[in-house]
Amino acid sequence: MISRELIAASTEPLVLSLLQRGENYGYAIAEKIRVFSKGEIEWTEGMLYPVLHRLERRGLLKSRWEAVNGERKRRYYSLTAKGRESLGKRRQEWLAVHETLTEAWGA
Amino acid sequence: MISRELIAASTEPLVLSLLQRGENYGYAIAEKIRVFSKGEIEWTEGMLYPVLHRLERRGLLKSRWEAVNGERKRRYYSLTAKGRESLGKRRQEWLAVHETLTEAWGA
DNA sequence: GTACGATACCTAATGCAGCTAGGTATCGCA
DNA sequence: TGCGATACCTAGCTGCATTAGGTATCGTAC
Repeated sequence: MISRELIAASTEPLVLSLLQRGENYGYAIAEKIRVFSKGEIEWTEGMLYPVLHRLERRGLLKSRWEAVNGERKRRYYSLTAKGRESLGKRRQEWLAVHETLTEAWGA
Repeated sequence: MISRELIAASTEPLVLSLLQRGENYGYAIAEKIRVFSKGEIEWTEGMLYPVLHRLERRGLLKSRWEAVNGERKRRYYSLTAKGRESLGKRRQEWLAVHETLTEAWGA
């Protein structure tokens, strides 16, 4: 089980990273995270959808609805320029903290 | 500037890591973090003290007051067995998420 | 001798994010 | 017809950082 705070810190970078590889929809994003993390990270839907809405409201993502005949409509998200920029910043931040922690764990 | 969520995720592991090296008091802990992070992580006192109180309430830390003559009284914190155990778990969690992120950033 | 900055501790109010626990809807299979 | 998987959504709760204060001691500069 990953702590609530660590989930909070990694959610946005993970969503942005996945979408950098191409557009995708909520349910599939959650699935991919499960695979990437080898089951360590379990996102509930009640947490994922608000995150996607928030990121879109902030202009980091944009979305479009797609209805394949006979299937449940899906909302596909993709990165905006602002989203790509944000991803870079988040990555830098993470690495800075990671180095600090590594040093603190130390010898 | 490190994001609020990343601060939240790293605070407890950092405090626990520093105290594993020996007991220390709040003000000095904040200073050490500044050094370890090369100035990237800036903890306000309004955030540090509640964290220490919370960790003590949860039994991860214990504290004692020390008054050197003529100096402001200091509250020294140290790890409990539970605190050491928690540090190990937090470290594992962090590394799992770090690996996931690294993979997501990918090639 | 007093004003100020550094040291050292503390707390209340606010805002934001995940978590819990619900709900709707479509499809395929038993 | 009922159930599990897929796919989306939201309201209320809780926990944590942030903001913005406060108290107290000491040394130094004016």
